Amino acid sequence: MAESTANQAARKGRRGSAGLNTKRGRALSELESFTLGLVWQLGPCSPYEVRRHMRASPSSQWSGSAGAIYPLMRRLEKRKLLESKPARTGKRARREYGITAGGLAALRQWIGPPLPEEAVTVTYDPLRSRARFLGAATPAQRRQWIGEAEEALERIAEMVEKWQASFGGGDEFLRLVTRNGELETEARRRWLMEVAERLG
Amino acid sequence: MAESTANQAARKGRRGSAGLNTKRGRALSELESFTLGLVWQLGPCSPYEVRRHMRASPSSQWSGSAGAIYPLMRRLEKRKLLESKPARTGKRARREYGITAGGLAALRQWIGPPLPEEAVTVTYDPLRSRARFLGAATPAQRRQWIGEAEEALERIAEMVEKWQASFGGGDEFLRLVTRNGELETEARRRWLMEVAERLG
DNA sequence: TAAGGCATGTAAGACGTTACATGATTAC
DNA sequence: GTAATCATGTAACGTCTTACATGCCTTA
Repeated sequence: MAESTANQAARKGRRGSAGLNTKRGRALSELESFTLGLVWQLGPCSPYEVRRHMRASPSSQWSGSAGAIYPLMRRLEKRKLLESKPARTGKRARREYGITAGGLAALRQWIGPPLPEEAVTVTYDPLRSRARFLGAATPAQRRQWIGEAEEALERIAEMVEKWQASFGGGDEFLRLVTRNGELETEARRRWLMEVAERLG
Repeated sequence: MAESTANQAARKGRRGSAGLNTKRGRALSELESFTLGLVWQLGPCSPYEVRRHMRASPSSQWSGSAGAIYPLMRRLEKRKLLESKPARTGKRARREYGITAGGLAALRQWIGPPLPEEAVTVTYDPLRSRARFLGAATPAQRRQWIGEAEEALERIAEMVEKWQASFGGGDEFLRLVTRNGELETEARRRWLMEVAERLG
C-alpha cells in the first residue's frame, strides 16, 4: 500500500508516519522489544535466563535461540537501553543485564499507544493458514488433518495451563496473558468443531 | 530444547524428526508454502497478483513485499514446484507461474498432517505481547492503551468483513478462514473487556 | 572420573524488508 | 501530454536460524 504511492511521497510518508524511527537508530523489532520487557520483568539477568523464559513460552514465536539473543542484548546495550556487568556463578562467568531509564522509555513507547500498523492485524495462526488450502487435499487427508489439529489445540491448552502454573503468579498482567491464551484456544477449538461439521 | 541435548544427538535428531527436510533442499518457509497455496488457488498468475492477494489480507504476516515475492517464486521454480512462461498484457511483459504436480505434493505436505512443532503454538498476537508489560506503563498510559486496542480490534473486524466480501466466495475453506477471523476477533474483544474491568 | 547436560557464546547463511529504478498505462 | 499509479523487478542490508565450539558442573 505505502509502496503503491509515488516513490518520493512514499519515502517521506514512511519516515514521517507512526514514529517508527526513533531519533537514534531504527525502530526496535518485536523480539528486541519483548526482550527489553523480559529484562524489565525479571530484573537484572543473563541472556540465558531470557532464553529460558522464551523457551518456556507457549508461543513458538519466541524461539530464544542463542544466536539471536546474545547479539541482540549486546545491540541493546550499545544503544544504552540495557546495561551490563560481568558476574559469576561459582567459576562460570556470566554477563548480567539490567534495563536503563532509556530502556524503560523505549519499552513504554513500544507498548503504545500508538500501536503500529502491523499490530492492527488478525493474529498469525499456522492452523488457519493451512486450513485455507484444505481444498487442495484429499478428503482423507482433510479428516486426518482435523484430528491432528484437535490434538494440537489440546496440547496448546495444556501448555497455557502449565505456563500459568509456573509464571502466572508474577503480576496481574501475566495472569491476563494466560487468560488471553485460554479464550483464544477456546475460540480456535470452537472453530475447528465448525470445520469438522462442515466437512463431516 | 532440542539444543539442550548433546550436540551430536541434536544434529541427528533434527534431521530425523518431523520430516522438515525434503529429499531435495530444505523445508519450505511459511511464506513459500503460502505462496504455493495461492498459486494453486488462483491458477496461473503473476507474482504481482500474489502480492495483491497478500496485501489484501487482514494479516500483516503477509506483507507481500516485492523483494520477497519475486525471488521467492523464482526459487520455487528452480525447485520445480512452480513453472513459468513469459506472457504479456498489451505491451507489458509478465511472467506467469503455475503450480506443478510436485508443487501440489509439497503444498499437501505442508498442510499436514503431520503438523510441524512450530504450528502447535498459541497464535502470535502483538496485542497480547504488549499487554504482558502493561505493568511497566503508567495508569494513564494503560487506559489509553486499552482504548486504542479496542479501536484496533474494531478495525480488524471490519477488515475481516471486507475480506469476506471480496474473497470469501471462493470455496468453502475460504469461508471457514473468515469464520476463524470472526471467532478470534470476538474472543480478543471479550478478553480486552476483561482487561478493562480488571483495571477500571 | 567420566558422561551428559548446563551455560555461554560465535560464524555462516537464508530470508525478508527497505529502498531504489524503470517502463507501461491510465486519468485528467 | 503530463502526472500519478500500475507492474516488474533489483540491490543492500539487518535479523534470525542453524550449526558449531567450548569450558563448567553435577551425578552416578
